[in-house]
Amino acid sequence: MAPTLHDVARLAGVSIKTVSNVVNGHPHVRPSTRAAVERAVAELGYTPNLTARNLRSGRTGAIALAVPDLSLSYFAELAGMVIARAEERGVVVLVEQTGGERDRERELLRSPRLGLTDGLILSPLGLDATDLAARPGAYPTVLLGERVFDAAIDHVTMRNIDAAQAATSHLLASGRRRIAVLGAHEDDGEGAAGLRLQGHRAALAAAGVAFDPALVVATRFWDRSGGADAVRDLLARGVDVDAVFGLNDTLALGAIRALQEAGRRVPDDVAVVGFDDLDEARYSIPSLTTIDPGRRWIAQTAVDTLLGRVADSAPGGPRVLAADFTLRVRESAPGLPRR
Amino acid sequence: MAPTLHDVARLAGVSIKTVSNVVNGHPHVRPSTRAAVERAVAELGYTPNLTARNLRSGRTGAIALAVPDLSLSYFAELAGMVIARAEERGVVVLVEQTGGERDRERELLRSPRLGLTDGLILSPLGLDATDLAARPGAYPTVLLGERVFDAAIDHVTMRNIDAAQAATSHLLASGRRRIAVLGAHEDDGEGAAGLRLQGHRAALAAAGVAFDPALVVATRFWDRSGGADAVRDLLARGVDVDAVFGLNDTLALGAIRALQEAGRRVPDDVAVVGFDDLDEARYSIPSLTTIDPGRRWIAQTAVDTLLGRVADSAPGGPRVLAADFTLRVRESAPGLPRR
DNA sequence: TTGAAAGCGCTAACAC
DNA sequence: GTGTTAGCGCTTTCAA
Repeated sequence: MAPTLHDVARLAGVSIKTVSNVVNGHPHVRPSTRAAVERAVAELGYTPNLTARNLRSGRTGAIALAVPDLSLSYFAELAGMVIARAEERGVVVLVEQTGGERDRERELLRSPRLGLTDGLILSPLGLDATDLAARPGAYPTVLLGERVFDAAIDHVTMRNIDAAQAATSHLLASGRRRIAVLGAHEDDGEGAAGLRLQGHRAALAAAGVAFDPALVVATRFWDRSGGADAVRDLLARGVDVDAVFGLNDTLALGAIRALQEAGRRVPDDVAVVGFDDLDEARYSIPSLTTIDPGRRWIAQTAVDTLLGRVADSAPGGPRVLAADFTLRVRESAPGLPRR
Repeated sequence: MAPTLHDVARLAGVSIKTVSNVVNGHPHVRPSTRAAVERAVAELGYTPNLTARNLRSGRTGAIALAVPDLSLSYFAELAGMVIARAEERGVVVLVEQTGGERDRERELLRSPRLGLTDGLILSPLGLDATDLAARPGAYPTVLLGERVFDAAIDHVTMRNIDAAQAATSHLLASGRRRIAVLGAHEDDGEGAAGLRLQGHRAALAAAGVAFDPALVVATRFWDRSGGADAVRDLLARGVDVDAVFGLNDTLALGAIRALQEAGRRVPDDVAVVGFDDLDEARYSIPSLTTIDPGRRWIAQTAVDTLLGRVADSAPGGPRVLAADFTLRVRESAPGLPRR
């Protein structure tokens, strides 16, 4: 059995209150007493029981992070940054995977498991505003990523429309006109896909280039095989293409793969841009021109915002915080017009 | 204030014991009583306080997973699999990042935070057997990955030596003789690097090919830039090379990148094999020949082994469990001799 | 089948 | 400065 405050108190010949004071670094303890207690702590190898402390204090010192899937690099890198920030702030992170499924996201919101944590950072894919409105009580929650709900909840988001517009404008500026878009979903007006597509169309409109629906390809998942399949589909349909905008980096990387298989040179024949600025975007061949959506800022801001709510030190209505983005120009879509 | 058992009991007109019985699905409750309690639970939106339950039961229903860094794809994919398996087994996972630093790994082993979880799955990089021997008490712990210590702890490992030998043998079979090895460390006899290098040398010896130390390159990290830098270093030194064995996939992918920058064709001029079988190994250009070390099995076995210890349903001495590996032959090092 | 009550280990009023 | 004590919300003997 692990030693308790009582054991330490008995050994040190003091009361448990005194031990508690020492353990918690309270100032008003006589040095000699403190020393005696510390000796007893060391001798017994005493470690506070955090569960008991949590029950008493109503805090757990842990937060939950729910993402679709850690095997997706975007979420893995995001999770790493959230955990790093949480560590700096002295809290630990419980990671859940939702698979991006609405049911599991919804279930999560009403799970008693949340009682194990002080708050939740949720990166939703399937959820809608109704689900969020129905969520119990005032459990501190921060929503992450692209979607913006009407629901009265803190959001930390990115500037999808503007960033996508910048990506497409970059392609247009280098002389591309037949730009395929990979990863659209049916009627996804509010999701990342819808917003980015919107930015894409805005760029086309600004440049006076007509939008051709035949260039928009839906994919089941936003992964490499989705991007590769989408390109194969386009080529099989004989669609004329001189650029590809993957709505995320893995789609774009899969696209590069399929283009090269088909004998198209990147960027000479087809330029490719992505969205996310994954670590591997710097090392792919060719390296990937992409949007850095400000992920580190998003991770840090999400943690800080959540902890502010937990501590109730950040009162006020729900906030929407949007990260700044950056276009990272690399080989797959250089800045110059094509030769 | 969240409703408690007492609130529910009062509303339903029963004792808290009865409510507890209902909530925990105990069989001996009269149906009418059960119904009354369930009505009260629903009306109040009662949710059990897990912290209190944990204090009482001494279990938390959570395990900790400590990996070096989630931005490394290998650990991200591993973490995803561990979380998925834990979910199947009804426990949640608290994820920590150690940065692979010995101090943080050591600190973790004696952290009171562990009290928040029932057990730990640790993927150590810096730790040695001394640190493990010094770890407090009988906290259930499973060690993951490549290293095997003398310490009396459960290990779930991979067959590093045999797998590396298979990788190098594959290169030798296709006629390569000047095989560079990327990612070695100084005197790392026990770590993954040391074991894999050992397998590599065994393959060379079996084929009667002399081992040339000039072909072994150390890297600071096992990441893409490490692999790219190592190759640039080799080429700058004018070392003659017809194949590269990256001791993990990211090293190999970085190597491919640097080789192509230098105008070397892969696999025609230089064949490349990796180790890990990351998701992206299937989609790189060229796709990467690599070792699948059995990661899914490792993740599942680690969780199952740990939970067995937690439940004490798996008594007996420490076990070492090694996954089966598979060589995945892809474009970067095809099976045929070079043309 | 249900109720009463003890206590998991800790914190924090409140006394002295 | 230090001790006493009452819970935090739950599970679980032990009785009834």
